[in-house]
Amino acid sequence: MANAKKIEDAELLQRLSTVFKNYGYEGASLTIMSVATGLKKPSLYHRFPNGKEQMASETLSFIRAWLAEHISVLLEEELPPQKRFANFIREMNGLYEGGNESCLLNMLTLPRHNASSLGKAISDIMMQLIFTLSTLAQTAGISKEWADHNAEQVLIELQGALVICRGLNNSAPFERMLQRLPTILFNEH
Amino acid sequence: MANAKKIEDAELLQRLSTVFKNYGYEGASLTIMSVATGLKKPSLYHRFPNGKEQMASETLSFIRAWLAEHISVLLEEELPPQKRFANFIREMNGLYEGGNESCLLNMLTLPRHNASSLGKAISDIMMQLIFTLSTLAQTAGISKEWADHNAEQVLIELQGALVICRGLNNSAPFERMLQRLPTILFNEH
DNA sequence: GTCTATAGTAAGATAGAC
DNA sequence: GTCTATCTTACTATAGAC
Repeated sequence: MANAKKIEDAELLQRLSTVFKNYGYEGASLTIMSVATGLKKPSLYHRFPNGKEQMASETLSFIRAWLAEHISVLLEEELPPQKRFANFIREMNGLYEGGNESCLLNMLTLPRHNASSLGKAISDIMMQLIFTLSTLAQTAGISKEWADHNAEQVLIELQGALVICRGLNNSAPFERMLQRLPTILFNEH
Repeated sequence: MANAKKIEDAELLQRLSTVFKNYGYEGASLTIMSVATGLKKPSLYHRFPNGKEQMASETLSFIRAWLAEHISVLLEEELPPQKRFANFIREMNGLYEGGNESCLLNMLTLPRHNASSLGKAISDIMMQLIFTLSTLAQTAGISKEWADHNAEQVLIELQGALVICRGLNNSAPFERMLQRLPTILFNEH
C-alpha cells in the first residue's frame, strides 16, 4: 500500500487497444498512448519494458483472451448452432461498435515479411476464429469442406466491411453484412 | 535537355504506390520513399511541394486514373456482363498480385474523423467502384436494389480477403474469393 | 508505481549549390 | 531537376527522484 494507485491491467490494455485500432501501429505514438491511458511515458515503460512492440503484443493477447472468453465459448453452449451464431454476430456488433471501430488485426499489420512476433499473433487469432466458426458450421451439419470455406468467408466479410465502413465513413455496410452472415456460414449451395 | 534526367511521373507514382501499400501512410518514411524512387528527399519535395500528404494524394489520384482506365471501361465493352466481370476479376487479380499485395484504400487510411483530403479521395474511389459494379449487375438484369447490395459485397470481399491474406501470410483466401465473386455480383436470391 | 527531466535518434522539411 | 548539408520537430526510450 501507500504508493500511487495502480491502474488495472485490463483497463490499461483496453485503452491501448482503442489507440492502436484508431491510429495503427506506426501512428500510435507514446504521446497519444500516454494521454489515452493517463500514464506518463516512463510509467508505460514500467508496465511494458520492451516499449511499443510489447504494448502492441500484449494488446493482441488481451484481445485474444477476450475472444476466447466471448467467442470460443459459443461452441460449448447448449443451444442450436443458429442461435449460437446469432450470439456471435451480436458479440461482433458490439466489439466493432456497429461498424464504427476498426479491427486490431488489420490496424496492427506491419509491413509484409516483417518477421515480428506481432505477425504470428495476428495469424494465430485469425486461424482460431476460422476454426471455431468452421466447427460451429459442422455442428449444424455442414460438410467440413464447406464449413472451412464458409468460416473463412465470414472472417473476410467482417474485415472487408470494416475497411469499407471506415473508407466511406458510414457503418451501413457493416450492418448489411451482419444480416447476410448466417446465410454465408450455413450455406452448402 | 542538358539537365539531369527527369523520372517519369507514372514510374514515380507507381513506386510510391508500392511503398504506401506496404508501409501505410505513417510507416512510409521519406527515407524509404527516397530509396524506392531513387530520388533524394529534396527531389521528392521538388515534385511534391506539399510533402508526404501530397505524395499520398497524388498516388491515390494515380490509382483512381488507373481504375478509370482499366475498370470503368468494362461498362462500355461490347461483351456480355458475365464476360466483362470475368475481365474485372482478372484485372483485380493482377492489381493485387494474386492476393500478395495490400490495397492502398486500406493502407492509406488515416485516423477516423481526420478531415484530410485523403479521406475524401478514398471514399470517392470506393463509391465509384460500387457504382460501376452495380451498373454492370443491372445490365445483367439484376434489380437496382440487389445490384447495389451485391456490388458492395464484392468490394467487401476484395478488401476483406486482402486483410486475411496479409494476416495469414497466405494468398489462398484471395484466390478462393475470386472464384465466388461472379455468384455474388449476379445473385438475386 | 508514477513522475519530471532529458537523452538520443529519426522523422518531415528547406537552403542553396550545381 | 537533382543534389549535399542542415534545420526543426517529434519520436522512442532512460535516468533518477518521490
